Amino acid sequence: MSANSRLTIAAHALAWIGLYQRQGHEVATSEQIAASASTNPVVIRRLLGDLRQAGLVESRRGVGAGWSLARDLESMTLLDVYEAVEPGPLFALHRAAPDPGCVVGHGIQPAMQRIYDVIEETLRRELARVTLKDVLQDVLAVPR
Amino acid sequence: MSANSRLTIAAHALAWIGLYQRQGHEVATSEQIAASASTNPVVIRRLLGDLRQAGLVESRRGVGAGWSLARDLESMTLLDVYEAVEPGPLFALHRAAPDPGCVVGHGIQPAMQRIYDVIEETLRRELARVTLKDVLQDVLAVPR
DNA sequence: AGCTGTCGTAACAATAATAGTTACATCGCT
DNA sequence: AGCGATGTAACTATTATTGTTACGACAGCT
Repeated sequence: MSANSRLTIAAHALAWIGLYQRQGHEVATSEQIAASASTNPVVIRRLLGDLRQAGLVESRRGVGAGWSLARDLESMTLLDVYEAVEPGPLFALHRAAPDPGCVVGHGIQPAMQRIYDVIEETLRRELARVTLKDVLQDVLAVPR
Repeated sequence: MSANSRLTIAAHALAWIGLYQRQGHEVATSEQIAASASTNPVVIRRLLGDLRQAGLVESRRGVGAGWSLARDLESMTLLDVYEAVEPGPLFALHRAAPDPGCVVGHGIQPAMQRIYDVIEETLRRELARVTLKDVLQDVLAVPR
C-alpha cells in the first residue's frame, strides 16, 4: 500500500512543540521542527496548517513568530491528527465502475463499502485510544 | 491517503470465480473477470497470481485454461486476501531518518512503530472476521 | 518608517506507487 | 499443427506524496 508519513510527521511535530513548550519556550518554528524531522519547513507548515484548521495548534506571524499548541497534548488523540491530515479512505473501490449488468459487478461496491466502513470505524477507535501525551511519553521513554 | 483498489478487485475476482463455479463452470478466464471489474485482463492475472502464491486459487494453462478456487470461499478471509495483495504497512515512518541528536527525533520512530503495530493487528483481526463467502452473500443480497 | 524573521501559499519538480496497455513466449488440449 | 489461454516483461499513464524555490503578508523591533 502506498502508505504515507503524514500521521508520523504530524505526531512528530506536535510532540516536538509540546516538549519545547514544556522547556519554557513560547513558540516553535517550522524550521526547527523540520530539522528534527529531516524534512522541509514547507512540509511542516502545510501539515501544521491542517492541524490549525482542526484546532490543535495556533500560529503567530511577524518577528518572533511560530507555532504553539492550542490545547493540552493530553486532550489530543491520534484520531484528531488522523482526521486533520488524512483526507481519503483506507481502501479504494474500483477506479472505473464495474459492469452493472453483472450480478457481482452490480453488488460488489455496496458490499465492500459496508465492510470498509466497519473497518475504518475500528481503526478510528484504536487511534482515539492514543493521546499525544502518550506519544511524547513513549518517545521520551526510548533509551539512548 | 493514496488508497488503492487491490483488495477490492481481488475480492471481486474471487467472488466472481466462486459464483461462476457455483453455476457449474470449471474455470474462469481473466478476460471475463476483467470485463466484470472494468479493468484490464493483465491486472487480473497479476492479482490472481498473487492469490495463487497464497494458495487461494489455481490456474490451468493451454486450451480451456483459466482460474479456479483452490479452497472453499468459506475458508478464505479478507485477511488472507489482504496479506496476499498488500505488501507494505498501513502507515509509513519518516522518509529520511529523523535527527538522532534530538530527543524527539531519536525516540519517535520506535514509539510510532509500536503504535502502528497494535493498529495493524487490530485491522488484521477485523479483516479475518469476514470470509469471502460473506462477501459473495452480501453481493448477492444487494437489490437490483 | 524601515528592517527582520517567520508564516502562508503558489508553483513546480522529484519520487514513487498503482493501474493500464501492448506484446509475445509458453503451455496444454484437441 | 492450431488454438486459446496464462505468465510476464516492458512501457506508458495517472495519481499522490514529498521536496524545493520563491515571494507576498504580517508583526514586532529599533
